[in-house]
Amino acid sequence: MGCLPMNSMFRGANKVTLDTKGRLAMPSRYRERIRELSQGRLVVTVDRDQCLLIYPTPDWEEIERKLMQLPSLQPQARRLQRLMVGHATDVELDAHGRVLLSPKLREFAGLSRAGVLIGQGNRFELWEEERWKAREEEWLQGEEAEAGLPEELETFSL
Amino acid sequence: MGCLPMNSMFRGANKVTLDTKGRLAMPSRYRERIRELSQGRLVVTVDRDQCLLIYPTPDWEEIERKLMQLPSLQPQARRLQRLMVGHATDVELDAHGRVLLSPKLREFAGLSRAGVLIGQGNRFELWEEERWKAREEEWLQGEEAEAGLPEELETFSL
DNA sequence: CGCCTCGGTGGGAAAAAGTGGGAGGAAATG
DNA sequence: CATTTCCTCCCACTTTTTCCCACCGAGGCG
Repeated sequence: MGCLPMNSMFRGANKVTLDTKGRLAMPSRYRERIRELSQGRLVVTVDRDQCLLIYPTPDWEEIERKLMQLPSLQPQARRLQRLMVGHATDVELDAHGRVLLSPKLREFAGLSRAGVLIGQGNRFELWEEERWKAREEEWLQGEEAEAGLPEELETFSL
Repeated sequence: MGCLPMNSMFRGANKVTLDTKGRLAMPSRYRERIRELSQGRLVVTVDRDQCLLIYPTPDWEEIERKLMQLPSLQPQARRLQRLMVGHATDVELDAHGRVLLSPKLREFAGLSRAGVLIGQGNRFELWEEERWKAREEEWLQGEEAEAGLPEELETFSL
């Protein structure tokens, strides 16, 4: 697992708005934890399904190491490396807990103003709002899915 | 199982009302137990069938840890992670035993005023009242169900 | 029958967070 | 070398959130 202790995982969904300069205000409840973990330093990169991933820098560095250890000749692995390591951008919380997202990253995720920030354990996912809603509905409809349930999930108990 | 001793499981159905700010008063009979278990800290998240799940924080953290250990590249697992961890929200009992539910969570479960709080072992389920009634009837009718009973249930004895 | 207590409900004020704009400085360009 | 543009840091305003207090109604007890 990551560098993040179990009891300090990121979770929850937050409506966020990017201002005209492309700044994202991290919800205040996460800020203290982020400063503890990485002195406010974060890495933003892209995900296969058109959202952004935001890691505290130490957690990202571990993932990057693992990524780069994957077999370089395998096309799948190279694709992942190019996508994720290639787009990884260092950012830092400003005095008001905001980070500046480059036009490239915003464009990748289709972000203009309204976004949703999703806590996912040791990272966040940032989605354009409409895209997130669409996906959410898709997932909820999707009962077809349970048909071929992977064995890890067969025995899972909530 | 969870962190909850057998003899302190939550059970029973309670009519509850959300006030205009979205606050839910936990029935008083559960409060002391919740404060013992988690100093009043709870995690609220969503369920696939449009209701909310409410766990004492320690119980939730165990589930979350298991969820996030599932393989990240598997679509099924990601879906579950995004839905459940993605919507998980920390809340705390206020001085009057109430918790504040975010607009997002209320919207998800279709909650405005009238709800039903169902004790379910180490967690609660919160349903919009009408939706609960409808489901209850459905289950009682329940023609389709008994047909293909999974083997875990074939041998189950009440 | 009235009083008193407890659980439930609503609202308001102080504090904190979100948002936008602007000034100063660095880098790039003519 | 001067000028312009872009970026970053800082300040001020507005909105939201959080915490606290007061009321209402029902049920139990004297």
